[in-house]
Amino acid sequence: MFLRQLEYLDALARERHFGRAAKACHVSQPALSVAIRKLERELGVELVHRDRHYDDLTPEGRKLLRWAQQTLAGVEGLRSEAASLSRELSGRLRLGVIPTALPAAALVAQPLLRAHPGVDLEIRSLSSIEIGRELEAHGIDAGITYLDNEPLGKVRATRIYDETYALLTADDRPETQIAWARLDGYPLCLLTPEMQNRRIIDGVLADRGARVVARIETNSISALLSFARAGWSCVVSRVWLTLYGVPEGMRALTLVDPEVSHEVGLLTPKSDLVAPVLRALLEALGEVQIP
Amino acid sequence: MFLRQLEYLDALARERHFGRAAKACHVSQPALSVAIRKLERELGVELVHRDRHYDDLTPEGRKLLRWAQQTLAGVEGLRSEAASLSRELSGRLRLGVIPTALPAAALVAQPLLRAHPGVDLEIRSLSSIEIGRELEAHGIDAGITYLDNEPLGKVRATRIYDETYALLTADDRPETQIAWARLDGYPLCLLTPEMQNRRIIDGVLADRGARVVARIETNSISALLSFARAGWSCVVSRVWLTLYGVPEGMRALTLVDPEVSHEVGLLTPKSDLVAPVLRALLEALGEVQIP
DNA sequence: TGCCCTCGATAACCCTCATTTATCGCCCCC
DNA sequence: GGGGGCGATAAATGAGGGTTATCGAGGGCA
Repeated sequence: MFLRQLEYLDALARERHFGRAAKACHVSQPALSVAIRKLERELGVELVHRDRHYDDLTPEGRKLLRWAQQTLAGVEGLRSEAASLSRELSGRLRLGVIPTALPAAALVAQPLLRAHPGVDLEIRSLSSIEIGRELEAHGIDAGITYLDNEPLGKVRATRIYDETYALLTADDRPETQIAWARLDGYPLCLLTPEMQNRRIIDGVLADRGARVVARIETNSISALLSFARAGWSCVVSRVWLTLYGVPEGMRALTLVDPEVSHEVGLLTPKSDLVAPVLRALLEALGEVQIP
Repeated sequence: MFLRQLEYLDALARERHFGRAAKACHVSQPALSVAIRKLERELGVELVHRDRHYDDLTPEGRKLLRWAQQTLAGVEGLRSEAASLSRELSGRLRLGVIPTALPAAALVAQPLLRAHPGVDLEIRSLSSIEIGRELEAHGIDAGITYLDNEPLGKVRATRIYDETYALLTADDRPETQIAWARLDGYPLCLLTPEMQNRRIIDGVLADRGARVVARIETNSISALLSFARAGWSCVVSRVWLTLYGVPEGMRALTLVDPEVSHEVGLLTPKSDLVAPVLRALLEALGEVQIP
């Protein structure tokens, strides 16, 4: 058995296409096809359903894929550990981040990047479910998401900051804060309902008996912030404001009664062996201070 | 990088000798030497200290060895998972057991072996510290030891039975139990002091202010039991008696005041991926009933 | 229905590279 | 000082993974 074969299997599962998988592995299509077939022969298990085209992994293939990924993660760890031992720390840190926390990604990564010029970063916007999935499949090294109801079984959680909420508005009020209940029937620009940040907001408002009027909905933070700049009222996370500031002519009112806060943090694989980049990230995390 | 190279490194660390390591891998000595050297070249790290003979792994080598072992464990998991998917469950289960629990090993393994004729078993008598070490190094699949003060961080613990204690004696007493304090100054046959079972006994006796007189000490359960058969008084674990019975002409008195009991259980690596033999063992464990 | 295009399998050749055998150099120990 | 153990080196070899070229089967479309 070759490590290459495991990489091929992983790529095939990812690309769902022999040709693309081969390209991703920088080999010819026959090379990959033959290698997969030999792997099947050696293991005595059919890995891939093919009815002339790629169909899907077999159930056995999916089970074995997880072992293959575990193995490849070991190799990857070996390689990067070796690299960090001989030269200065380098490599690519793949980070999955829920959209709400994306604006904070730079804050989190900044100390790491400053301390280790050789380290590259890859930020992928993912849902919290996808983050869990990708962590298992070793598609990302770590995830940033809400910690509230994490199973905590397979992953280690490190708190980064508490997400709190403010109302961005052009209204000319004298107060610096506003009760959630006052948003009843107020036309807002919000994230789309499938996003957790939105569900949190909806939850609080429902709890206070307030009707939600989402005049504008978007699944993009950037879009939301651009509407804010255009004068639309939004319920936003505090971190966004510390990063982008409050738009001209608008005010940020702290939302109270209740003062909602949700922990956002780093999810890392729970393993006794921690890859060097991850170690560095966790160390650097100590310096991060987000209000 | 080849899986073979990682196996070579693992073997070398185990055998501490190029020639023996090569033999263990069923290859010639130059093959292994060259492979290790290439691995060092590829990783840019010196793995082995050699002053003409094999000396030791370098500190870097030891760090990387752990990754290599993790990787190889993944491959092993892949292989056995594949085997169990296509044919009936087979493979070798390597079990580390503290001496005290060795007599119970058969009880634990019996249901597994009955359910899966293809499964082989390897029982190694190890100290609890060695069990921890070997689990990390993937030298064993699971361990049986005291659960009492396990860190519980890196391993999963499954209770098997509670170890309780009795006095084997030829004395012709009418009672069926005896207080620990009564053993003060009593000549006994006991395990050697470095063994945990003995330390437990010593602890209880010291707590009750009783002097321990170990006329005979041994680090072997078999030897201890043979002295018991010869009429010597011993403090023994209850499981031993249920297995071997009470020797002719002797009686087993339950040790009370206090009634000491210590959990003995299975330690398995804490990972989301569980090898098939281990899964089977854990399932079979449900049927085990040890008084 | 027939053409074409896509996708994966097969075939034949190549060429890298791990492995083997043979041998050397070094050190330790008698 | 010689023998033996240990690991490195050299040369020969062959197994096997990689490549290009080609085929065959569907599916879509006119």
